[in-house]
This record gives sequence, structure tokens and C-alpha cells, in this order.
Amino acid sequence: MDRDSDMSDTDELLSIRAAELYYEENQTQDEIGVILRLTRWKVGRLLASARANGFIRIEIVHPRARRLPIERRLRESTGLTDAIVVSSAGVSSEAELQSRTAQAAADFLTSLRPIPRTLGISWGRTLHDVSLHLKQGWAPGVNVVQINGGVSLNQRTGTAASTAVTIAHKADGSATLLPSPAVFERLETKQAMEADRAVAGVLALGRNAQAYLFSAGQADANSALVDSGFLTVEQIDDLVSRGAVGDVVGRYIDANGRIVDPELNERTVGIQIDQLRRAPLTIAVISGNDKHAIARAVVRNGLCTVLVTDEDTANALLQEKDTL
Amino acid sequence: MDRDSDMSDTDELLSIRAAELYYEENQTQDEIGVILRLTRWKVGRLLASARANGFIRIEIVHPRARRLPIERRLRESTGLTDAIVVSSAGVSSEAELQSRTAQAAADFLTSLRPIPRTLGISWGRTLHDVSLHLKQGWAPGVNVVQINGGVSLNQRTGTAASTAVTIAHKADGSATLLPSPAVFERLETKQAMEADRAVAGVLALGRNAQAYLFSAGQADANSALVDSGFLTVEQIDDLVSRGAVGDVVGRYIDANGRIVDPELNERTVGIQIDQLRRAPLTIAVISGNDKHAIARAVVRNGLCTVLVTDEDTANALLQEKDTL
DNA sequence: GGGATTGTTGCTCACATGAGCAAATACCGG
DNA sequence: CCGGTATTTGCTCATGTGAGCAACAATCCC
Repeated sequence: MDRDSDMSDTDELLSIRAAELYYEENQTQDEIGVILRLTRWKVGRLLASARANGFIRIEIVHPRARRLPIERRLRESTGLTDAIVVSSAGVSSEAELQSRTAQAAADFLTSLRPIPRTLGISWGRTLHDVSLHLKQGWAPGVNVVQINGGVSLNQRTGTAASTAVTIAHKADGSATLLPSPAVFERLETKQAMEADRAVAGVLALGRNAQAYLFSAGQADANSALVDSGFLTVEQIDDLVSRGAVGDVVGRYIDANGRIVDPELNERTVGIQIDQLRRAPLTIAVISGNDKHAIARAVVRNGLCTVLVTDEDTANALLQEKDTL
Repeated sequence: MDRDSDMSDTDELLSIRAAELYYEENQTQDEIGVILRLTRWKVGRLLASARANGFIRIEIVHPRARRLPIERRLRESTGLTDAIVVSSAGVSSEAELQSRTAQAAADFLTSLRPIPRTLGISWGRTLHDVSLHLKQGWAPGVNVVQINGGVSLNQRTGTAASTAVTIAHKADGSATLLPSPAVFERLETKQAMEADRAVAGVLALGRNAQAYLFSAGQADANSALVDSGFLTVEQIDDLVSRGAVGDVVGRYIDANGRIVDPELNERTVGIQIDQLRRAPLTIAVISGNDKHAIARAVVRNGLCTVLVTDEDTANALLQEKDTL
């Protein structure tokens, strides 16, 4: 086909002239009719066709702007209960886009009804960002539980804990931290740790949370797990070569949502992927051009019921659906 | 000041939510009111404030789209009778933008009333482009006269003549060519040439044209005058060092519209800058990021009454006016 | 605390606009 | 050239929307 909608060449040109007068000079359709020597109905039709042909582009340029039509399409084409897609209009850096996404996640959390009594969270740059964007008093008391290990081996030490504490504090609630590394070197150590009353209690609390909030990392050397010293670059390379696209709550999965390395998975402390899959409310916050693959894996395999993401990632997901 | 218009933070957010529903989901203000729990008047006001704060960006994406508000501001801030500014929305290359500008110039010529009996034109890439965009039968008979020398010394030979011939042919009119180089090496040769009946006649015709159509080149090594072998790169460098910003009908001027090298000017064949300045209808077609300086010189010094240009060049001109 | 000032809200009314329909026009195959 | 079909045009009418205004609320300044 040649064009979207059929229209004679002179009509197309007229529709552009009309659109200029209507949208840029905000003249009334009557006035435009006088200028272009057309009836006002013809002008109305020309404007309609200009819109139908996509000549009129309307963008909402604001850090808090969302893309509702994309959200709807995402909900329809995936099984998501809800999708939040932030606009990338006028954004200048990846960081800005991620910050917008974090803000949107904070907004979503704030407006969540019923308010979850316990909220299980993972940790990482994204969630930390979310915690910062939450407003003081965003909820009247929430018990925030860490769902995967994250006492770091280096300077990042604070952030995992501080994310949980900040979210809880701002909700006038309490934080329950999981005092454990993300991954143990020996299975026995991990099992011993899990047997400990304190740790077991936190894990049980995490398993019974009413809602989960987590992000995901792509499988590469910049992963927070490498950064924090739990995994080496070589290990990541190995995982990638075995099909890993990224990690969710510290566990590496492939495009089909399956655990890539069961042995490593056994040594990883925290909630299991399947528990996430079964939970009724799981909110994934994933943004950035690197994360299209892991976002796809998370959404396609039902690891979240709500996705908070950016326009570009959302479009990548839709793109893929189209070709199925 | 902190913001464009004052608005509480929550109202700003509401205005964005309302805008999303209004512009992306095209809901009615009533319906939005129900969703956001507001009266429909409040919704109307929120939308108005979103527009006022520039959160709503409406673009007309089409090769023939113009920017009327910029045109108006240009007319107001300069002494131009008319300004045609093509939109650069959705443009991917400089060449595309120049083509759009040429198209707009062709459109302007076509709609020009009264139709000029004689039209003086210069030559160059831009005007050639204009000639190609004109429609067969754009005017019922126009005598097209070349107003500056341009019989080239190399392969470009054809274009100067073909531009004139094409424009004339498509108007079912006649072309009068100026059979002379752009610049002579010796003043005497030039004077001898001008004394020739044939040449003198063309020049006289050119001086009495009812309208002029020309472009301008910036002063650099890529100039058509260098390309055609009339000037050397060294000569251009010299002109630049003496303040030249570009050429109009083969004559180099500085930012104040003055001839940079009177001696060179004397050896240049064609209409004088001052004759252009005095003419009642002179249409300059200037587009491209390189040409902001020469565009400024042309407009500021009254060398054209009508400017056809692109959005970026127009904005550069307005920018400058603001700082005066 | 009272009065003035400023900003906000709900509303009426006039105008602008899109849906739907009938008349007119263009198009096309015989 | 003609009858039929598709498309376009002009219009009525219902609905959507912005301007303007009065009532109300918030704020500020003595």
C-alpha cells in the first residue's frame, strides 16, 4: 500500500496548511475555511485526515508523563495486570530516564490499594532510586522485608539495607533486613545460615509478603552482583554463554525464565523465582536500553504482574509480540 | 523566577495525568473529571495550564509543513514583507531540509500574485533544486533572466543555464541567459564584455525584472564559485579574513551587507547588490546550518523582501534579534 | 481578629466541533 | 451515453469546550 489513508495530493497539502493554522496559530475551523476558501466542514475533515495520517504529533513533555496507549497495549498483549510506561520525550540521558522510571514506580506504590502490610523487596541501584523518590508518609505503616541476600562485601554495603530502611521509614513502617550475603561459596554454609532462627524468620516473612517490588539486572560485567563482589566477571561470562540474560532477586535466568545454573542458584540466598511467579502482586521496575532482554524474560515468563518501565523498553517488548 | 506559570506541585501532576487522558486516550474533559475526581471545569483549567507551561508539544510532521508562528515573528522583527519557514520536524539530513526549503520556495513562487512578467534569478545548487520542484505550468508565461554570470569553467556548465531554462520552461515562458563568466580576471575584459550588445541587453533586462529569486553562499572553500573555478580557495580565505560572510549573486559581502573587495566586485558580472536592495520584490532562498551568517547579513541589510528558509536558520535569526 | 486582597471554584452561556445523514457529484463498466 | 455505485459535500443536531462572572475560600496585613 502507498499510504495510510487515501487522499489526493492537493488535499494532503491543504490538510497541512489547515493544521498549521489550527494547531500553531489556533484559528477556528471557520476562520481557516475563509483563508483557504473552504467550508468549515471540509476544514474539519482535512484536520481529521491529517490526524489519521499521523501528520499531527502530540507529545507530553514532562518528567512525570506516561504513555497510556503503550501501557494498554502492553497489558493486552502480555498477561500483565498493570503496566506503567514513562515517556522518554525530551529525555537527554539514560540516567534521567531511569530516574523517571523510579519516580513512576514510587508513584505506583503510593497509589497502591489495598496497601500491602508486608512488602518484599530486592535491592540494587534501581530500587534505591525508587526509595529516594518516595514521599515521606507515602503509606501508613508497611513492613518492608528484604527478599534476597545483599550484605555487600565492599563499599556498597549500605545501599541494600538503606533502600529497605528508607522505604519503610518513609511509610512510617519497619524494615526487616536479611543479614546474609547474596551468594555463598559453599552450599553447606548457605544451609547453615538458613537454619539460623533469625535468618529463617526473615525468609519466611519474605515468602509471605503481600506484594513484591524488585528490579532486574542484565547479565554483564556491570551487574551489581559483580560490583558487590558476589560473582566474578568470569562467572558472568560463563552464565551468559549458557543463555543467561539477566538476574532477578539475585538469580540468573535465561530467555525462557529458567534458572541457568541450578548449583549456583542453590547457593543463592533469598526467595525462589517460582515463589515470585506464584505471588499475586509482583512489581518489576526495569528501565534502560541494556535491559530489554531481561525485561522480556521477566514479562514473558510471568515473573511480574506489574511492570514499571520506560517507553523504549516497552516498545521493544511490543515489537517482539508483533512478530510472534 | 521558578516556573513559567505558578501552579502547585500536585496540580502540575494532575495536569499531566489529565493531558495523557485527553491527548493520548482522547477522553472528554467530563470523563477525565470522573477518573481524576475533579469537576470538568477544573480539568479544563488543568489542560489549559499544561498548554501554558509548554508541557504539550504539538508538531506537524510533514515535508511541506511550515512554522507560521516563526514566520510571523520573523516578519515582525525584521522588515521582511514575507517569510516562509519550513519545519525541520522529523528531518534526518541537511539535504532533506534544503530540499524542503526549495519546495517551499517553489510553492511560494507558484502562489505569487501578481505573476511577474520578468523574473531575475541567480544560480547555484539551491536554485537548481527550486527549479526541479516547480510544477509544469506553475505560471502562464514568465521571462526568466539570469542576473549574474555563470557560464562555468568545468562540468557544472549546464546547471546555471538549465536552472533558468527549467524554470522558464515549466512556466511556459522563455529564458534569457547571461552568456558570461561570473568573474573576469581583468577589469578591461569585463568592461568589453558588458559593452557587447547581447550581454548589455541581458543585463538591462535583469535590472528591470519585476522580481528576483536568488540564494546565497557562505564564504568557504565549498562555495559554488570555487567549485566552478571562478575563485581559488586562497582568494576565499582572503575574503573571509577581510570579513566576508558569504556571497549574493556572486558578490561577497560582510555582516553589514557591504562589498568586501570592491576591486573583485568590479570584475564580477551581473546585477549590483544595491539594485537588489532597491527592488520591490526580492526572494532569497537560504537553508542550512552553514548559512546562518550569510542569512543574517542578507536579512539585516535589506537585501531581500521575502526570505524562504528553514526553522533552524529562522531561529538563529530571531535569537540574534533578541539580543539586540 | 477583622478587613482587604488574592486566588480558586462552580457555574452560565456562547461558541466550536464531530457524528450522522441526505443531496450532489464523480466515477465506471457496459 | 447511461444507469448504477462510490465518494464527496453541505448540512442539522448533539455534544464538547472556553470565556466570563459571581460566590467562596485562603491569605495577608495591620
